[in-house]
Amino acid sequence: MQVFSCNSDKVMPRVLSDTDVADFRDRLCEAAERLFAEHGPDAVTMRQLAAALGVSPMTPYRYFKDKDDILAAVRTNAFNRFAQALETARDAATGARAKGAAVGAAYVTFALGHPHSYKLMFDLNQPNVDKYPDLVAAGRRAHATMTGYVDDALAEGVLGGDREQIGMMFWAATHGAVVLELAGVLPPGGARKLQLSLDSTLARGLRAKA
Amino acid sequence: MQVFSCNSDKVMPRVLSDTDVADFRDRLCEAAERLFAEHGPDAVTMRQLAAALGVSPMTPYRYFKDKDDILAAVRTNAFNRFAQALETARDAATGARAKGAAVGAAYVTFALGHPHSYKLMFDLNQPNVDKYPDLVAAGRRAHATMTGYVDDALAEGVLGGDREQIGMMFWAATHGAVVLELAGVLPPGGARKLQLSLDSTLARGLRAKA
DNA sequence: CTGTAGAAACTTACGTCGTAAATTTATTTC
DNA sequence: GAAATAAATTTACGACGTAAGTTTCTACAG
Repeated sequence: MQVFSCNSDKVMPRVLSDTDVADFRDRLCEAAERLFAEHGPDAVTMRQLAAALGVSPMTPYRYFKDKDDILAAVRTNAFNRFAQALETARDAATGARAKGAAVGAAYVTFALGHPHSYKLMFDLNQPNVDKYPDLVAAGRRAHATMTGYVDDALAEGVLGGDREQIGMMFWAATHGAVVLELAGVLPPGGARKLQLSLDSTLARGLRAKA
Repeated sequence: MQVFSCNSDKVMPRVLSDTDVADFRDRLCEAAERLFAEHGPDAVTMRQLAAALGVSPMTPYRYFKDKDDILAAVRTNAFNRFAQALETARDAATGARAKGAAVGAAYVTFALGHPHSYKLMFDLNQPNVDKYPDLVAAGRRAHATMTGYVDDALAEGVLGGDREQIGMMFWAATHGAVVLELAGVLPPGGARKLQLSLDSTLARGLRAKA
């Protein structure tokens, strides 16, 4: 974050400050997100992205390694916004049952409200994720929130069973409902109803077992 | 399927029979499936596909409209094989409960046994599906089998409730479990265990409600 | 057989892509 | 101002999907 004069005996030209770099990256991600949503990532070219910022085609390469790096950054942002939405919903509710319902509702709301982001996040045919640590971290953050509220339910005795397994059950069910709507199998709004059914039916099934 | 001499007064050259065309399409789809699985559809070029069949780069265009058409054909084949696997499992079992379990197990087995096909089928970022009627039909066939066995369960009184909603619940849960494993969130084999938990928990929840 | 019409296959060519390399521009310090 | 060098631009290259043009092959007429 520091910007300082050169302390050597050499003459120094202008250097981009960290905020300059962050600003450019943010602006490019914003444009990329819009264009990706409009045409799909593959149909968007580096030249179009550069033109959207009013710079020459090669300038983005000073701020991103390559096109995959831009896609990874957009996906990372999406994951972080998604996690934030879930965390906000969880923190606003009180009581394990309410927290679970709030996170589930926020999940569906985000996914259907930002379908392109959601598709980008959970695309099954993506290039090697492991090369982008920030993306992995953002994914983990979302994961933790999606399954974390189960801890509260277990602590309150609302549910019984294996923590990880139960969290995955709710996550899998919710994600399944969402993608069925995104794939056009369910009518608009169908995912929300389906998620509510899944949530209550799973909760009932878990209580019956305990 | 007919191959006949020309009945006009004009001279006729060799014409590809319908089976010639079907053979070439099959061979190309086979190569495409292998290469798509190995490198992803975007990384496979028309030139590579042509080379895999030992023909020049433009020859495939006589049998397919363009690259998207090839991808659609591969996806259609995958859907049909998937549907067949589910149907075979359903028909081999007797009784509503057994049929449901068999279809669920076959679903997971196919998805994890042919992960690349499954990813191709349920990729969220695919080009306009509606332009490929065969693909839509194959998808519907799979859909029908995935939710159809619920009818048997309802008829036998094993479950109660809205037919479509219940079918979707099981489908969503199973698909969710599968993609969590394909995305690396679950350990190998985790999806099968998770699907079993989801299946029994949902069934219990539905029985408790009824 | 030979000639030939026309489908099938191949070759060439074009515009565009991602991006490497070379070049120009702009800014800070002397 | 002059020098130095980061930033930005311009140029260039190989590869892509595929349109257009060309050659090859085959089934019949004579």
